[in-house]
Amino acid sequence: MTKKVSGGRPTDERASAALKTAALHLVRENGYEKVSIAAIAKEAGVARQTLYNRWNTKADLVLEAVFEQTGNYAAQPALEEDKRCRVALEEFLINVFEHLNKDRDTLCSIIAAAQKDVTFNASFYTHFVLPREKMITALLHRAQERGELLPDRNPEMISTMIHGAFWYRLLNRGALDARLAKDITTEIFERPPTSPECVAVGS
Amino acid sequence: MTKKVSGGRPTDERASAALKTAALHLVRENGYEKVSIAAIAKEAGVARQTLYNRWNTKADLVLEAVFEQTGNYAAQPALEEDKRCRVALEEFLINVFEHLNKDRDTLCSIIAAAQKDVTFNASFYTHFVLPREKMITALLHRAQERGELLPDRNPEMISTMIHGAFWYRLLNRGALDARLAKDITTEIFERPPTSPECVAVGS
DNA sequence: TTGCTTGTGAGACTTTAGTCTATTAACTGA
DNA sequence: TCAGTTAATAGACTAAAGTCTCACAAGCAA
Repeated sequence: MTKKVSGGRPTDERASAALKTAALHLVRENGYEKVSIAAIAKEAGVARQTLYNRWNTKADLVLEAVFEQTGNYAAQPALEEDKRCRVALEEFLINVFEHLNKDRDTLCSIIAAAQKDVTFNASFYTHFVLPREKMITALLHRAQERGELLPDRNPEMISTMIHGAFWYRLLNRGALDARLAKDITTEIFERPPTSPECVAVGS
Repeated sequence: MTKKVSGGRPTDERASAALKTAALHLVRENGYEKVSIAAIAKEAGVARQTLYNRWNTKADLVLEAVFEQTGNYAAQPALEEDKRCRVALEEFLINVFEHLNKDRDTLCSIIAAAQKDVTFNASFYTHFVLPREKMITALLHRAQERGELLPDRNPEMISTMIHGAFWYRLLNRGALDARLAKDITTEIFERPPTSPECVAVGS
């Protein structure tokens, strides 16, 4: 896949690395929108065409740079036997929010870029968005198995609502903090077991 | 506020109307990204500067055009006495989704544009996003008053999660249909009253 | 070594957003 | 009627994205 079929000049990996470093540096320094592709190439000491040989857009490059640099971004939530799923979810969300806040503007710009490029949108969703979604869906299924979440609830829908909540906050410049993590978790898990007034309601 | 203080040539309202009509037509015909400001001005038979005199960006113009043309976009949810809030919410969401689907790509582009312009983002949020959010929050408060939603739930958080869910679907190119409306509503309202297994869970 | 293939560097070129300026048009108040 | 004011038009100008071409570099295999 990544291997080249026959001969030819090999791609210079140092150029790729320099471009990613330069992109990350400039974007964090000046903000995504203020950084031109020409400026990234110039700081990397590389021709503009070399950048286009590897990435289609600034968004592709920056996305790769951000997620290479921040590593796993947010690890699989811990699911130790003795930890309640609601605690694991809250910790996971706090962890995610910390990472999101670090490159918040950049991530907003990447989501924006995904709206004008179907290919990039699909790639972004498959490689970045979906894996995180699956982590939370898995956690919710686990919670159902353990009886921490009622069996009639819909883990996929809840996962969509959780992700939606922080995307919505992200894009509308709301706070992404421990409070949000707690409020989301509470809304998902706290009821009905702890609600004493668990009775038929309305007529 | 809108009145001019003294004399001077009055702004040509026909030009504004022509620009909005042209913008809407071209955007729906060719897609937001493919339409240049110059093309809109040309179709409207107006100088480019005239457009810039009224709107800062293409996003400002198109947003105004879309929401002027689609009128109220989604009316306040009906809250008749005899209608359960969960029914009202589902109907409201179906209504919203119908409108969103009509100009879906355009709306995604507008949200994207909001990410690169703080002023536009604030304006978009205040004039368009927030009013819809308040409608749902109000509906949820009403549901609590009527006892259709447990009092310990957090209407603001639920509203964020509902909006988030369809923003997330919208931006990730998922379906916005009656099924989603039903699933969201079910996740919010269906439990715990209708869940027979409403017992303390997990030790 | 020689040809083939692919990457790189440099720069030309097109298109568009956005700014700016000069000229003309339309209206107000004296 | 005339001065003041604001809008409209036309076009120049800059900055950037993206495409393209060409010469050159660096590997491959015969």
